Amino acid sequence: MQQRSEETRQHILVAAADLFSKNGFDATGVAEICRGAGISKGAFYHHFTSKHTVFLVLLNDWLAGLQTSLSDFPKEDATIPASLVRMAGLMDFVFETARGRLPIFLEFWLQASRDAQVWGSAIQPYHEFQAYFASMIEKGIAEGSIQPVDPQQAARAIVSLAMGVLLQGLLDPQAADWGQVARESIQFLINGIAITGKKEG
Amino acid sequence: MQQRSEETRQHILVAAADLFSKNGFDATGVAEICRGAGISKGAFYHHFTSKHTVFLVLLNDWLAGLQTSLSDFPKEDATIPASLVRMAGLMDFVFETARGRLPIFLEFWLQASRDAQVWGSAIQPYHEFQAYFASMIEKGIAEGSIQPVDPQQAARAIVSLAMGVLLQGLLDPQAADWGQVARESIQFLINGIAITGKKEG
Amino acid sequence: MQQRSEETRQHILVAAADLFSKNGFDATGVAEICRGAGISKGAFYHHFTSKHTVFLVLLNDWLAGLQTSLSDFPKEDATIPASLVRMAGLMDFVFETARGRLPIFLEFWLQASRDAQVWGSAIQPYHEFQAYFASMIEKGIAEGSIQPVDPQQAARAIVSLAMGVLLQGLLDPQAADWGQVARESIQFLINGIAITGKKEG
Amino acid sequence: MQQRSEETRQHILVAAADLFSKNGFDATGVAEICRGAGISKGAFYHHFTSKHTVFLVLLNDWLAGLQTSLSDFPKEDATIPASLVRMAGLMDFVFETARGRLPIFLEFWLQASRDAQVWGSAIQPYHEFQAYFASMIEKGIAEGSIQPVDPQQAARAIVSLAMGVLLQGLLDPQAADWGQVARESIQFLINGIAITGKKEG
DNA sequence: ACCACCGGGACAACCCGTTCCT
DNA sequence: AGGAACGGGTTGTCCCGGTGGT
Repeated sequence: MQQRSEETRQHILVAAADLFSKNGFDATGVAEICRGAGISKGAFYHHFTSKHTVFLVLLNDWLAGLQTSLSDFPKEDATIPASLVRMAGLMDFVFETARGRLPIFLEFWLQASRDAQVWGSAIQPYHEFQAYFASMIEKGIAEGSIQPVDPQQAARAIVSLAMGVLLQGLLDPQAADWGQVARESIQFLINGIAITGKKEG
Repeated sequence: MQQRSEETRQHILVAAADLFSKNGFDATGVAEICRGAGISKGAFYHHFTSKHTVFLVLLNDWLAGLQTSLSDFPKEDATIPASLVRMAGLMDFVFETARGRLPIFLEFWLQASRDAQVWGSAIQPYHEFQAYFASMIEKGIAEGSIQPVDPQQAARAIVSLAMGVLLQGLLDPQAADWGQVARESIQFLINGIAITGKKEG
Repeated sequence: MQQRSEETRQHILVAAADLFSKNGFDATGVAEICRGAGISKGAFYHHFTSKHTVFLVLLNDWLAGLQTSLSDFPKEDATIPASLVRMAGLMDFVFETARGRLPIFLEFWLQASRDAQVWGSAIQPYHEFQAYFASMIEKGIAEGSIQPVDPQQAARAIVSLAMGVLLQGLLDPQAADWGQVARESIQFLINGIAITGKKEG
Repeated sequence: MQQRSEETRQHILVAAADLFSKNGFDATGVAEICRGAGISKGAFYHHFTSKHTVFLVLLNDWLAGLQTSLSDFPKEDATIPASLVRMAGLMDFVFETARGRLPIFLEFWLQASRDAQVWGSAIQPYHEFQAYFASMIEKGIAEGSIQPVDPQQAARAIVSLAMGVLLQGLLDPQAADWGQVARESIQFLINGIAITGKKEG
């Protein structure tokens, strides 16, 4: 029965994501995941070839979701700066959906910094984000709404700011409304490169 | 002999920092550290009660160094925005001194997100940084060089940007000169909250 | 396959009993038990949660055997004293079945003196023995074959004598035929509390 | 200074006896003993060549004390049976002086059952006790106060009873006044081999 | 095809008793 | 007498393959 199989697979992924987030990848045993998913070790290794594989699947699922969110984002604003600011709202989405399992991002990054395969999968989206923002900024410069800055550097600033907020929200979730911090911080940054003398938003 | 003892201790710390950076905390065995430090396990456990303790010492040493750098930073600029921009140069210091062992920061953050004790040690400096920046921004508002923004939010933006650059430089060191990215990004951000229409720096 | 599983379990118990007897509980490593049982550590920890658990199972198995022996003991004698004397023959059974692995009793007692759980399991049977003997003595007093002594104290004397013989036979097996010592000693003791002036048996 | 040295030695012995009793020989670390004695490991190994040596010294000290008690015992009774009964009072002495550290006897016995050297030291006194009692019983038979039993067997009965009471008092100190149990039990036993038709005591 | 039990063996951290040097 | 260093050994856990029922 393939539906039951798919359910089991999802149970494993959910349980693994929870445990990886709570206790970390290394500290989480396969037995623990099986207990969490209500299955046996035999079932686990029937669905996944290793614990590491589960991790990669989790990572790719998340990255796929990210790509979808970005490409689904409506492009309807009057000016590029306005559009950039509005995109900061996506951070709210991230914080809400990942509520409680943010630490797994750190696991992703950590493994990416050491495992070439993971690195390839995990780092590529950032390059795409950056290219995306850079092209927006170029457009902004062309339309006269943004100062003639280096688009790559400006795009790096945006991505860095987003990751920094994410990291802080992850380490110290109680300290602030990090979604709001994201929006306001991006606003500041955009103000710094936009052409209008008046504040945006 | 206490000098020899202190030397051994340092050997352990150095070897541990190397290995934690290269392979990660969990993947690094005590035996490996001992081999790296040229000592026996007995000596290791004579100096540290656990592998975790070594980690904490490493963390605290680094944080202490950071605090020192910050408090030693000369305050000689004409205006607050100029001073803030100049402080971005500290990131160069971080990248240079930590060259090759940046991944250990991820380990710090990861453990901080799970271990209350580590969290306490690791998160406090960020609060202090933020408070420090917030007070600078207040002063800037008072002296008329900064717009009347919420100082806390602006400070969070600065800290987030710095951490984001650090994180990116850690994950993708080859992609850019991250020290320069730090300086320029901060410049953009400061432009966004400063009062003068002209760029600083 | 569950038969194979049960066999493995028994192999472990037998090997552990041997080694605990020969070298002691602490001096026996799990690796040694595994070697003795011809299995791996994975198998060991699949069947038992800890070395201590094996010990407890061994203890309980032995105690259960003792209880069975006692309750299976035929009660067919004319008088209580005769019955008591005849029960001393059970000691022969103990010495024979435990031939070569008596020291494990010392381990039992030693652990019982320190571990509350072991103590509970190990001490209860003695209380039951004592209660059993006390009730026999009461009956003997009632039927006029035993002097009006304190049944509890007399029962304690019997149990103590049995344990003392066991202990001596354990420490110095060559010095005497301890089964015989048990029978004759009990005879002496019974003579001391019986009413008939003539020796029993 | 040799007085200080001797004091240190005693501190070690006292601390070791406490810890051996409380936690057992194997579970007690040399470091623990040093902490308990308020000294360093260097000092420990200055006074004793090994942990095992400490154990042997403890054992021999105790055995020497036993021998002294026995040889100091006044022999003033009218008849042998009376004398034997009175000697049971020595058990009170044992229980009182060893209060709280009885489990170390089990350690003694356990090690004796495995280590030939310990065995030699520990078992000899029992042989002497037995010989001593056997000779008393022979005298009793000669003087007509004891039945013509096998003196060796009777002596074994006495020693076994004493050891059994000691063992029980060790395992279950709260269950009874074991000194009293010792006295009454011996009384029963002596009654069983004495010649007078009337009860002793 | 799926799953459960059973087993394998490498290896982790930690601690041990002991020696050596001062 | 002090304390740094040694290195072997401990238990327990890990991830993972077989094998056999459902």
